[in-house]
Amino acid sequence: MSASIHLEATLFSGQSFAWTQQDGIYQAVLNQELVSFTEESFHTVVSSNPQLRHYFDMDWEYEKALSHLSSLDGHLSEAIQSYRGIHILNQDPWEVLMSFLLSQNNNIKRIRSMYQKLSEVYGAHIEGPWYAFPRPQHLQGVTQRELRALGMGFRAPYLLDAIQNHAILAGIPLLSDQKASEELQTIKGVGPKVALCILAFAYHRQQAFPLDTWMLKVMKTYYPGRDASYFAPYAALAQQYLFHYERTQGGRS
DNA sequence: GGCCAGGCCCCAG
DNA sequence: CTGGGGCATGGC
Repeated sequence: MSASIHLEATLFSGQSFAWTQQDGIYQAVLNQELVSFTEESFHTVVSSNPQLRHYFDMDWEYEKALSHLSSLDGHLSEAIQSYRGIHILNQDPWEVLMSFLLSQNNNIKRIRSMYQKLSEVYGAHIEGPWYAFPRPQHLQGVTQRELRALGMGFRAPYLLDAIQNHAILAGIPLLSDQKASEELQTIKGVGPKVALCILAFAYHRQQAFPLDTWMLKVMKTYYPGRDASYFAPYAALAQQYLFHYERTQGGRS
């Protein structure tokens, strides 16, 4: 059993936009159900629930991966020391697809608020202020005008194309990384970077190494001339540490 | 109040 | 194949 998961760094490092944290309570709707826990109750809540165990990826080889990555270089080792316990979640592919369509030329705060907006307007009501993220069938018939009125901006047509072609997602597990990426990119608004985020955060492909503006800066500064292969076979996990570290303290005075 | 954000589309060369 | 403008919006 792996040591400890770093809940805050895992849930707020830009791989999921479903979570809130207030007064020490983490909450989100998963599988049409409200999930709540604190740092103290997390293990009790999760260990008795196989679906949550899988969602939080509690049985993967994090010890082995971190031991390897820490040996690579000082910068990565520092990022790992700072946030040891980041897990890569096994999220629903549909929600990850939609989330990262929203992500382009956008910031994490606003991605989260747009995700919540779609949930409140089109998703099933769960309880109190909580809504599930809408399934594709809940979004049939939605128009571009509606989506733009909700503030989705130029991403509206991309969301519509994803709604029409969501069936692509079911076939992704059968494909190689390369073929899977090409298949995802047949959806409008999905380019190389968004495809890699989907492969990493929904399909747990460890070779996926998405490069956004932050990661481009990291690579230029600390890893000139290198690429994902340097971090193999744990590129996705390395990327998540480097991304989060850069956005929080790394490089800041 | 301008700059920037987990980019991509589209069109020129 | 590569480069660069345009794109909606709001947080800061």
